[in-house]
Amino acid sequence: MTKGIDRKLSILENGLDIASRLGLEAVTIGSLAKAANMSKSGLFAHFQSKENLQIELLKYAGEIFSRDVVVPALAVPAGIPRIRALVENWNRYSGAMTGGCIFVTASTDFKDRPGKVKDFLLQQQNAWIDSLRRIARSAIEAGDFRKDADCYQFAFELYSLLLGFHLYYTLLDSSDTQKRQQAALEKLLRAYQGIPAPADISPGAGG
Amino acid sequence: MTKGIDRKLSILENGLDIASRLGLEAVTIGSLAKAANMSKSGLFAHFQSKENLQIELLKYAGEIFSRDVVVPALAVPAGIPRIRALVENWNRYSGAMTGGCIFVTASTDFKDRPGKVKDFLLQQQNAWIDSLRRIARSAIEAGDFRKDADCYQFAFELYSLLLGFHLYYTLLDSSDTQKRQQAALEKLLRAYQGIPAPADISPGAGG
DNA sequence: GACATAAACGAACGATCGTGCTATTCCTGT
DNA sequence: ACAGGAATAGCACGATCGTTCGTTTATGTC
Repeated sequence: MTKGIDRKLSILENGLDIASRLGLEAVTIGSLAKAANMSKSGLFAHFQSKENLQIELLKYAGEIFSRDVVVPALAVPAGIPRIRALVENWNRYSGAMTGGCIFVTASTDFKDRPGKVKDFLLQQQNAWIDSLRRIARSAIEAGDFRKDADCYQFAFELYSLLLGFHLYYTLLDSSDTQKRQQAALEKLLRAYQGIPAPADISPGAGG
Repeated sequence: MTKGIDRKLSILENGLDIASRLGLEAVTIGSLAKAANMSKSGLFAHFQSKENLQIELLKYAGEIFSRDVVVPALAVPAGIPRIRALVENWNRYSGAMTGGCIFVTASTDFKDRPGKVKDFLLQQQNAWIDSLRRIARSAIEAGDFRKDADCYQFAFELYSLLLGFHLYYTLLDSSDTQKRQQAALEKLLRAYQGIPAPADISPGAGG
């Protein structure tokens, strides 16, 4: 009984790698079977359809994401430190997979593929964005963000930064991507704190 | 002779739609043939391989992108106005395709598929990012950005914004995405101008 | 050891994939 | 009008796709 579960987990592990690299739609029963050294039908029996396999993959990825990114960030004091931790965690998690964050890949993959998989993914993405919003909210309550900060807006801007990082990192592998992201994050945090950026104080504007 | 070209163009047009929705890898000879009401082999003859078809698709998309996004922006006076025009153009162009910007989709699709297609795409993406950088540079020269502004950093941050917009728009279809992007753009521009953000002045939505 | 249950297999299915090859049809230049 | 080339069709190939079915092999219980 436990053997079946172990097997299933290792299949999912393998599927996660493929999904992060080639996309969730590219996770094929045959390729998974070959990677697991078993027959197509044997593997197929663990899931009842490809659709179900994809959903289970997303579910499994969600658990890892929650465990490695969100939960440890919530253990850090609310406010700027928590936000920094979240970004660090996200970078580490995303960098751990060959093809980067599976949700980013899956999102572009399924944005125009209606069905249960997209529905599930959408729900996860909304939950993630809401996590970002709530973390911003807690930053206000902790006194790190100004009271009138727009938390939805913050979620959008921070997520955008992660997406930019993801593309630069996975496609371009630009060497200073980390630096770029770091700099942008600092500016973002400053903007929501309401403290003018140091550059803004300088005489500014010139030919 | 012109008939062949027309046909080819309409095939590419069709392929662009599929590529923007389902991804560049999902552009299949069979589906294209069905859409064009012709045989697989007849369509195939226009390109010599699927790889070549994909590259021609990217090339065609690049021409449209240049014509509709970059060139008209360069006709606008350098500086902030040009940047605004660029973003507007990008939004219009991206919104015109069912699945949004084909390059965004293709980027996540091919980030881990080595080959000529990826090479070509990479080259296009680098050119695009360099366009962003040069436009920032011209904003410095026009006096709209402060002299010490990091143009590479600006390219990263602006592109991130477009990516955020793309995901929100295509997957989430959040109704106020445009507003979110607009607000973020204004903050971005202000930051590079060196004018302190009216953070402590303007009311926010709270979260 | 008998029996129930779970896990994996092998073979086959219809469909579609990309890609050749050989005709045939269509268009154009002269 | 006719030649020549471009455009398209027809057919087949090996491979792979997701899926079903019946069977075999482990595993665990009494």
